[in-house]
Amino acid sequence: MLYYNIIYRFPFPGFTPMQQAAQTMTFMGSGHDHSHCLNEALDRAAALCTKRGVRLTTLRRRVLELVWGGHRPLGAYDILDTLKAERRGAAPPTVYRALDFLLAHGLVHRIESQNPFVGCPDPDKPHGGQFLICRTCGMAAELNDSGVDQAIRKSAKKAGFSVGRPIIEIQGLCPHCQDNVEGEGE
Amino acid sequence: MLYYNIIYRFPFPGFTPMQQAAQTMTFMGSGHDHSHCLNEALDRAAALCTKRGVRLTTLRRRVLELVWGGHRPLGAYDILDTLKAERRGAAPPTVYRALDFLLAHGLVHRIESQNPFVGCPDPDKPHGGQFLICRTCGMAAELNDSGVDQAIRKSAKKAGFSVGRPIIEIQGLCPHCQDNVEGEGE
DNA sequence: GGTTATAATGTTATATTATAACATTATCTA
DNA sequence: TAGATAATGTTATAATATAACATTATAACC
Repeated sequence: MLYYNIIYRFPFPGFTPMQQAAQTMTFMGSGHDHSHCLNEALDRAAALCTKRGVRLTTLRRRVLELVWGGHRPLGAYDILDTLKAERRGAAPPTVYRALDFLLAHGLVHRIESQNPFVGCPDPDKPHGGQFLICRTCGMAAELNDSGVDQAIRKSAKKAGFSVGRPIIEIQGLCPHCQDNVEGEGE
Repeated sequence: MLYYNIIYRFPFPGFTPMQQAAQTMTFMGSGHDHSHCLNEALDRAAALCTKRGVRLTTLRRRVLELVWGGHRPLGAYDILDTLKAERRGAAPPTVYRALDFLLAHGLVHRIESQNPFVGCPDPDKPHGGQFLICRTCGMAAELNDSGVDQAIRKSAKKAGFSVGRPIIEIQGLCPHCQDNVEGEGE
């Protein structure tokens, strides 16, 4: 079973209540072996690139690592700041080219409504990202709900529209931040 | 009945086959009294602002007119170029402040994945925009499919997430551009 | 192993989109 | 009409992204 990056990811629908609870607690602050899921993501990326005959270079791998390692969506210039400290001559194209590669291979998603990038836990099957984005804590959780996907395809079909990449970004409040808002009496 | 801006809008699900056909033909090139739906949109905006006790100033009205009048989504700096020719001292804040107002009152939407703005045909009930966006011709059509909305709410509920603004942007090919691609044998 | 083609990255410059901060003008309320 | 508030003007700059060309690394072939 996949080990999700639950520092900034939500419990996935389909998890048992106990799994949900465990993950929610983790999200709320207790420990989580992030290096484990990070390494797993990097290994999966390497395998996928080998399979596709493309190169996960040092730079690309490092950018993917940074995107995955962040505790929330990471801007291109955040990544650049880190790279600048590590290699001479890092510049915007350095980052954007690596991100273009990672995007093209489904290894990261871009949060279109906010510009930053997040690692994708499931790069093998190409898919548009479905995100829950908390407007208070900034956390983004990737969903992949087939009900949503089917509803979209049905609706597009009625209009005669051929679906390429469906972008779903649901802004709102995560469970944790809902509690806090309620606690403040607002 | 509302008269949609079908120069850049799609047939809406729920229309009869005849209505669909009429609209598709219009989209594909035949005549359409665009000034009529534009004026109607401006009148509706004025009425809505009066009802809400806010001011649809000359500037705001003009920006709304430009957004509605475009045959496709319009960038802030496209709007600015037009304004510069009409009033001295138009600058980015001129446009962005007007757009902020129009967005806040649901009179326009922003296409998050591409930055530009489009007029909303249905500002009375606040809603996140659901768009079909053609990657070939750039056209954006607003949907409001309750099936999609319900699927999203159901999925978010499972994750304990409180939905604020759902953003749906479906990139793909419009009926017209599908035909052209097929015609080219690609 | 050396040569050539291709892919990746380096480097400089600039385009595009958006906001901050403060001054001025218009409108509303009393 | 005076004072308060809202809207706009004005200048500067932040944040995000790409263009264009030079250089370096890798792959593929001999």
